[in-house]
Amino acid sequence: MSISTPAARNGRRPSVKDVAERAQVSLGTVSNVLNRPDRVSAGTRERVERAMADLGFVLNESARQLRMGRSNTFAYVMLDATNPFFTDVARGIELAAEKADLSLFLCNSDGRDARESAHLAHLQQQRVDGILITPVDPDAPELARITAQGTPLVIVDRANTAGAFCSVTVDDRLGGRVAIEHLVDRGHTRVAYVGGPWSLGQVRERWEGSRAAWDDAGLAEADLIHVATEALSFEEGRIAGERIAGLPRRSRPSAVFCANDLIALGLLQQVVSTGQRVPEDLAIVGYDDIAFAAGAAVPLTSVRQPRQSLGRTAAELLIDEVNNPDHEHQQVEFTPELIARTSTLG
Amino acid sequence: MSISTPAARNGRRPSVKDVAERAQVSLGTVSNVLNRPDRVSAGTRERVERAMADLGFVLNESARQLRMGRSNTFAYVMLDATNPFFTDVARGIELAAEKADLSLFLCNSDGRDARESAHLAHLQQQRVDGILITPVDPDAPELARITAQGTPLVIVDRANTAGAFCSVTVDDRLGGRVAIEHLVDRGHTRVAYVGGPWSLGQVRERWEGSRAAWDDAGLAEADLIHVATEALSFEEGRIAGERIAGLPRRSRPSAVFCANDLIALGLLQQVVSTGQRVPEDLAIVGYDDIAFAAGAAVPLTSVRQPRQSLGRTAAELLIDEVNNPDHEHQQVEFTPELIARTSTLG
DNA sequence: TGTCGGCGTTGAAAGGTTTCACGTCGAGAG
DNA sequence: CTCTCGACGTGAAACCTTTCAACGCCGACA
Repeated sequence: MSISTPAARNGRRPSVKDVAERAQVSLGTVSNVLNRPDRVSAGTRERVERAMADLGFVLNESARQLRMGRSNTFAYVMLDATNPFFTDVARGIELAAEKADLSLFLCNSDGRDARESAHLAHLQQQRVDGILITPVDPDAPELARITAQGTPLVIVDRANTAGAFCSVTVDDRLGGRVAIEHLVDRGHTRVAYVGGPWSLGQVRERWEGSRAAWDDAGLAEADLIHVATEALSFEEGRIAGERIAGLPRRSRPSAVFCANDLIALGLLQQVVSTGQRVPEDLAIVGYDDIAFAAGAAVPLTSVRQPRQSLGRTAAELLIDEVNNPDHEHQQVEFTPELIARTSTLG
Repeated sequence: MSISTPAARNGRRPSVKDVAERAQVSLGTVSNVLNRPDRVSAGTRERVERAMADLGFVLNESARQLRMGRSNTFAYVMLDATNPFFTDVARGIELAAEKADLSLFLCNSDGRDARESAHLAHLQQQRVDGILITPVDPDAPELARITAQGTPLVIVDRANTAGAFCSVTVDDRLGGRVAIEHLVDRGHTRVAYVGGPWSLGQVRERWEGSRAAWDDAGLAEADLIHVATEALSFEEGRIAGERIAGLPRRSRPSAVFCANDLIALGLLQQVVSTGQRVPEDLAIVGYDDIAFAAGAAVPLTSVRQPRQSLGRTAAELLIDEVNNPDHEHQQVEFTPELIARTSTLG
């Protein structure tokens, strides 16, 4: 880099004042060029623009925000940025935000309370115009505090019990139900539900739907077992696979329903690698229908969620909340859909 | 929400001034409580803290930044946020940033020049302390402009031809070479390289490495063919699979080397779903060794890159560039490693 | 010739924080 | 009793932008 670059010359970045000076106009005029170019005569405008280019002027967004009180930025706090489900949701948000001329920052809470809090505090301090979040706990008082302090917040893939926020969800109980009904239809009478941690509402509700469907089918309560995992990850799926393989033959299930596809894929890999056949020895149902589900060792039956629509809708709700003075909170719920593939059909 | 929340009461958020007033102290003292609590007597500190809590005070980061000139924030502009390779890299960055008490914003350029520019401009205006980026084009003059204007920038998974930035890469030519050498060792004499768009350096260099290895093996140039894709995505892999299946029998390759795992997995799925056997009818090598590679329909041979280390190292270089006055640009290069699995071993 | 409207430009105020040179007060030393 | 010093606390300045009331100027019109 040349030593004569503007920033290198004196360590201070050029401000509108510097531009004004060089262009022989007042401060206000530079600002006009930036924000209402039509109010400025062509000659002056040109002079100012030349000065900006010469100096390498970059507008200071902090100062603008301070003055304007808004940032034209949304943020999405993801529960797990390495899970394709959430990156697809994020993409839906990004597209909607882009259309509305908003920037979007992504943050990853990694499923940890502490990291989530840190991100939220930081975003609030940054004065983002609104926050989208898939929270660790949708009823955490912290979320209410944030809206109370003036930052609108929309919950994605969860809902607040009291309906205190806009939220967009997919009916997880129904998702659990259709998965289990499918397995019951296929003749399974002993099934494991694989998922955790229990603190995640998604995990609980899919389980509740499963249990309800199981009861409705008149099957014995004890024959729907729960295999707990520490996280909704590929690796945890593999571990769960080992645990199931280790069960005494009599109590081993003939099918598993996994709380998400990452677990299902990890479990599938473990099962296949030990020479068992899917679905003959063990049928598997996943959840999310991420792109990899169809391409797995055995194409995976999964409960599909409208991932991108989820994100888009959430962003639209947030935009409304920010702009529309008589906005009212809405709880939008999508319907999941079972996609049956080889892992249960054989 | 109760109507009596601080923000609802008058539409303006409480500032240090309001806190000072309520706590009966001066402005400066509030700031001291925030930044040098030890300089404030216990009683005063307590009074100020109580006032903050009562008012629901949230520090205005824009104002602080404006005053301080730095933001304690890094940003990573990803080439494709839905590609697990990049989310793993991002995770490496995040961990290093967290350790250094920096916030990290993720942005997704989605492989598009325009989106990348928009993000960069915005980040520069936000005065982030540094930018990490996997660029569409590492030699774009825009990148040089950004550092010239005072924002340090580190390139991830690419390198600038002129060495004008710190960068962290994995030797893509070598990666291409080991992939092809492996296939040649397995006896393949007609191979397709599947990847695109050509504008991506990763795609070009893996091809160059492949070609060099192919020549070194003394095989006919015409027998290493190139099947172009529009993107490094699962879907494009599926399409490429159809194109290959559509080739006349004589010119069909016995193995493919895909520019990344997403393509390989998409292609694998297409191939398996049409009843062909892998590797007997078609051997497949991928690139990246993402977590899903091992769990695919047929466990995928792939060229492994140290994804998380890549991110961590890049972040460390950037931290040095920001803090160390006599920082010198470095080009760090990691070595890829072939992980052989069923998709080539049978 | 005097008035008026409109256009282009100006300059100061405001927005919330940090910093720093300065007060103030009380205690301990001489 | 005075002086010094440390511990606490103060208030103004600075950071950079946007906004807005006001101003100067010009041509048009009465």
